[in-house]
Parts: sequence; structure tokens; C-alpha cells
Amino acid sequence: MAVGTSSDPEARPAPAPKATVARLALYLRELDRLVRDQRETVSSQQLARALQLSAAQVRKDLALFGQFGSRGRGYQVHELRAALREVIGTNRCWHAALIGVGNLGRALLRYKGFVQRGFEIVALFDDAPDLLGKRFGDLAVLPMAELYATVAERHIDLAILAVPAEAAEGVARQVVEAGITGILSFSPTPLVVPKTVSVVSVDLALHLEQLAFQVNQSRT
Amino acid sequence: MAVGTSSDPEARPAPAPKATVARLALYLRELDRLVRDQRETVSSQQLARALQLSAAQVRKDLALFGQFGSRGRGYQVHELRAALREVIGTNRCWHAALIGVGNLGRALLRYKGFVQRGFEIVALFDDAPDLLGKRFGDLAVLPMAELYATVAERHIDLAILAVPAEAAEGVARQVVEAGITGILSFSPTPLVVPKTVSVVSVDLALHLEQLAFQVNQSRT
DNA sequence: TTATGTGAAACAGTTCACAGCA
DNA sequence: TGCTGTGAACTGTTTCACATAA
Repeated sequence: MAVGTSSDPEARPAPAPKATVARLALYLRELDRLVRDQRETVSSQQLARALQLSAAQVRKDLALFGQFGSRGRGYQVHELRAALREVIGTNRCWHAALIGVGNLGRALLRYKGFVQRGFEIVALFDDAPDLLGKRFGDLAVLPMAELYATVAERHIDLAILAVPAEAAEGVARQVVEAGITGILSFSPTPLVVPKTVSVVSVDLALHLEQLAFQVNQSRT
Repeated sequence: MAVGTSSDPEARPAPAPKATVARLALYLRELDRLVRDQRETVSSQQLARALQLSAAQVRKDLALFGQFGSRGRGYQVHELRAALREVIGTNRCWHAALIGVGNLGRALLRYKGFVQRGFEIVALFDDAPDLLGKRFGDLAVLPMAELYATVAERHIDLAILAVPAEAAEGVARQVVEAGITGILSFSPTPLVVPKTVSVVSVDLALHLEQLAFQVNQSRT
């Protein structure tokens, strides 16, 4: 029986479509902006315009998680933001380990946006001899061997991988073994992980290639 | 009349589905790996496994751009790679301007992956007084006012924006005015640009939120 | 009156299954 | 035989259009 079409009271709600999931964080980002601008309410129309989507799509997406709007009036900005935060999980702070403290890793470490949105890097790992023990801000670089113990100690939820492609597969294995269930990877390699672990992958050169293709096409 | 369903000999080929576009660079990345491993041929099956897709999808995607395979045999790795490079446009080198030379900008500047895949950063721009004129490698930081002239001089195709959110909208306008038609933006703001300009957006905190949501869901 | 929430219709993308070629 | 290229079937997503509620 298809999940979500059942009338069984024990049935889970249908999982959100992948396309919707990709937009959830966009809504939250826009709502943060509206809060800063002191806006009280917002319509699906306005959200759609700001994010370059259609109003119907915004309503469908939000309706998947509850009835947040009031007819004739729109959505209460604060209320909707709180609801979305709960759905996404950023109503609490997430602890991340940064693995790989090279150029990219150090830039991520200094990036203010993470803390602003509820993510804190609470441990650094790198096995390069010249980095081991070196301090960046409050944090000293630890050897990978200490990952397992540190995950428990510092309540680490997520790993941010900024390691070279060759190392990524091995590091991912250790991360999974340490009990981490979410990985943000910057390595240009698809990671093979158990179904219980989520991976989001950001390959910078790959994004540039997608851009090059689009530019190439529109020149036709 | 729908483009692509026409039998008009002057008709353009149907534009590739967005979903396919997002995978094109993945295929190329995997083909590079196969070349390094000295593989001569590869089947849709094998590509699919490596990239966690279905074989039919790989074949459909590739068939959109031509007939690259031979039945019973699969695809010639070199030939397919050359063809994809042509389609994507990375059979030649692309010149990019890096705008915003903060932490993230400097990390991008040192990132080896760009050059490896045919992208070269050929100019740096930042209006921060303490950065103006400072050198990073071969490049001196220029004021935004020189963008227009430099685009022509150094044959710049793309802009990489690593500026704060507040500045992004204004910088994007200048970039477009300077005649650049492709923007890779790291700012957490949707950019409004003419239809003739392509934008690819990478919001690091947003990707972490998508990850948090997925982890949150699978804990249910 | 305004703007949500939601079935139904339309569209897009993926998978199936097999004809056809090496 | 093995594997591509491709219509046809299917699944997922978006848009439409309107009943409904503030």
C-alpha cells in the first residue's frame, strides 16, 4: 500500500517531494529577510515573486506541512518562520565537525553564515602533520583517530567534508562509523553511504560547468 | 507551436530538460576519472552505478546530444568525453572575474579544481580600501569601477560573486552592465538579472539546512 | 473582498521494454 | 549475444481554477 494514501491512523504522512524539500530552506531564508524588514504578513504571491516561483507552488509546498495561512490575509511572518524552522529542524542548534582544514576548510570555518542560521563548527579534524594540534580560534585540529570519541563528547550531528577527492571515500566511511548521519561534502566524488545517512554534495567546479553550459546554450 | 515538436527544418533542437543539464557535468566528471584509470569503454550501466542513477536515464540523457554509443559495446570513453566537453563548452578555457576577495573569495582563488577543469580566474575586484591594489599570486585587486574595461581586456566570460548579501544585488547589476553573461553567486540572495544572463547560486548555509531537514526526517 | 487550500488537469521527467545494430 | 537508442507507460511535479474561510 502506498504510504500517504492510507487511512490507517498509524500511517506516516507522505514524505515531502524532493522538489519541495529543495525549496524549504529558500522559504526560510526569505522569511528571515521579512522579519528583518519588520513585515508582519506575507502572501504566497509575494513569496513567489521574491523567490521566482509561482504562487500556487508556494501554497502547495507550505500546505504539505500544515495550515499556516489565513484566507484573505496571507501568512503571519513570525508564525510561518517558526513553523518552518521546526520542520527543517533549525529551531535548535546543530553541531558540525569540519574535516579537512585546508584553504576551503579555513574559509568555511570563518564563514559567519553558518552560526547565523544555527550551525556551529565544534571540532576540526585533519591528519596533515603540519596542521595537527594547530589552533584556529577556539579549536585545535585533532587527528581523525579521535573522531569517534569527539562525536559523543561534543554532540556532533553533522560532518562538513573539505578534503581532497582521493581522501573523501575513506573519510566518509570513518564519519559514518563514528555515528554521524549527515554529511555536507565539497569533494568531487559521489559518496557511498548507508541509506540511514544523508549526503548533500557541493562540487564547486561542477557548478561552474553547469553555468558554462547555460551560457553556451544561450549563445546559440 | 511547441519548440522541438516541430518538423520545421529550421527549428532548434528542444532545449535539454533542466534535470539533464544538472547531470551533464556529473557525466563529464566520471569520464575524467575513467580516462585517468585508462578505461577504453564504458556502458550506460557502469556510468549509472558510479553516479547512482539508472542506466536508462544515462542513455536518454546522452542521446539528447547525439549518438555516442555503439550497440553491444558501450561508449568510447575518450570520444564521449570529447563530445560532452563540446556540449558543455569546456573544450576551451573560460575566464572568470572573482568579485569579493574575503575569506571565501581567497579560498576560491587558491582552489585547484577550477583550473583543472578549464576555468581560470583572471581578475580580482573588491572595493574594500585595505584590499585595493593588494596582490594575490599574479593578480592585483582592482576597484569595481574598472570592471567594464577589464572584461574586454582580459576576455572575461564569467563572474564569481563572493560578496556579502547586501552587496550582491548591486554588484550583479554592474556585472551585467559590463557584458558578462554568466554568474556563479555565493550570496544568500536571489539575483534579478535579464533573461540573457545565467545565474548559478550556491548558498552554503542553505545546503546545510537541506541536510539538517533530511537528517531530521530520517530520525522520525 | 482577498488570498488560502486543494482536487483535477496538464506537463515534465523517469522507467520500462524491446527493436535494431555491432 | 550485449548494449544502445527510443517509443510507450508510468510517476512525480506544476499549474489551473475554484470552493472556502477570514
